[in-house]
Amino acid sequence: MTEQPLTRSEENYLKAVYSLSGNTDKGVSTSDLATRLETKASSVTDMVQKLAEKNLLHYRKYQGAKLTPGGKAAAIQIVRKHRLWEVFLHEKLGFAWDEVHDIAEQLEHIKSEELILRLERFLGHPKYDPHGDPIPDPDGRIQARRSMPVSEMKPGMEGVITGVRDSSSSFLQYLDKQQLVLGTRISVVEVFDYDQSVQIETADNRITLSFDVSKNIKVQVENG
Amino acid sequence: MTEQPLTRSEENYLKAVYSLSGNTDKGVSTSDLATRLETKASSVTDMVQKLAEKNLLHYRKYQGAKLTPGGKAAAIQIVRKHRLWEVFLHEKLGFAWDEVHDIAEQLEHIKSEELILRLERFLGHPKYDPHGDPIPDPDGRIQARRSMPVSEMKPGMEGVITGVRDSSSSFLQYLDKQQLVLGTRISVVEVFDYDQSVQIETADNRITLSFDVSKNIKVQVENG
DNA sequence: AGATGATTTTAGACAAGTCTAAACCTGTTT
DNA sequence: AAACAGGTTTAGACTTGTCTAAAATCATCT
Repeated sequence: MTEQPLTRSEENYLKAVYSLSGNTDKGVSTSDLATRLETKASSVTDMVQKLAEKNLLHYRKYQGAKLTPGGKAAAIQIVRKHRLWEVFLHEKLGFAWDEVHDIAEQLEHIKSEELILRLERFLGHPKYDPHGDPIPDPDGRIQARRSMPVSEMKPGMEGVITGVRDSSSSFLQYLDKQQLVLGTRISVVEVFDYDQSVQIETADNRITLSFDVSKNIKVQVENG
Repeated sequence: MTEQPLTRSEENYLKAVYSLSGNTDKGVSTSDLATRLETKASSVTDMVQKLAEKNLLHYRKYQGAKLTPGGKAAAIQIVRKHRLWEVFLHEKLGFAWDEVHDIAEQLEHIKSEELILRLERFLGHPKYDPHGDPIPDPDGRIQARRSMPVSEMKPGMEGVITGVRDSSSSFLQYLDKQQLVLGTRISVVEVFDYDQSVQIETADNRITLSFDVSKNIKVQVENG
């Protein structure tokens, strides 16, 4: 029951289970974890059993893994560190939003509670990371934002881009090229039945987004 | 001959050999390395042989380890990262100078050339870390400072504290209590033959330093 | 229900880095 | 020169996290 220090690998597994769980209450499958962690299913089974021993997740053979409250808390702390470091890299060091992830992936494993508290203060207690994802507070509370993907908006609806569902370099660079950054105000002009693509309007442009792209842009819509 | 990525452990060994070599051209003994790295002599032998295979150091049985040019360059890069992170922790996050070492010990292993270049720029290209040690430039050049320990100063000599030889928490906290920080101007009033203790004068105080303490404070003396 | 195919687990192996215990050098003393 | 004490290396073992290959289980379709 006491707080044991986690290895880098254990932390990565907890984070993966957390992010693959989403809001659901279902177990995460071995193969999904293997894909996410770029490892083999057998390795996942081993590690998941080990983490179950430590009471960080529930595990029954063939049923997948589900975080315990303790495991979830640990995962959220790692997410918190990751996102704070991303803010640092972007705001202070000037990295582009598609460059911050890999380095934050390393920085999130640095062990020091005090470091993160001071970093958070230094950054001015940011609420969101450069991709628009919320930063958990020191106690692990997450303030979610009400937003919907562009693909679900109807013609005439307006809102502000608050985040992305895909943080891959190529997608983020595409958005940069289209001048679609966090905070951009957009309105939906038309949705084409044919291929579900969406025409939107910004202050400067009209742009047509493929269905795939429109699913990956999150917008906070004005409640009129 | 190509640049292979180093493990955390390998980096720590190179750094230890580098720092234990000082200016001498002698090999560093297995047991000195074991003490520094808080490990056993047999482990050191294993690793030192491995690093010799990789041409990062020269090693002959029973003769100790000596860095090759490539090993030295790698060691200096780690030192550079360590000291830049120390500046960040002290200047930007407000950690005391005795608190920065352990966290920098972790941060120094983050892999990203670009990160360090940007961090250096962000910090305003500092020349020295919070303990007064010089920060190597991106090419590994180190600008040493002419300084001497207080223990070698004669009565009447004056200078400015530029560094410490001992970065232990207890020593640094002692200096804080005596209000002896980097940049403090001091002059030597008297050296007591009896126990080699030194009486010094600052703008505000007269303080007597034990021989042990006086050996560990580095001063840049005015050449009159 | 039985067969098929995909997923998952087990078993055994490996590399890295460490350890203990035993064997081995080296330098100095007698 | 022999003996001793220290330091050093070797040999063998352990842990962590990974892998491959084989066995087990689950899901689905006929």
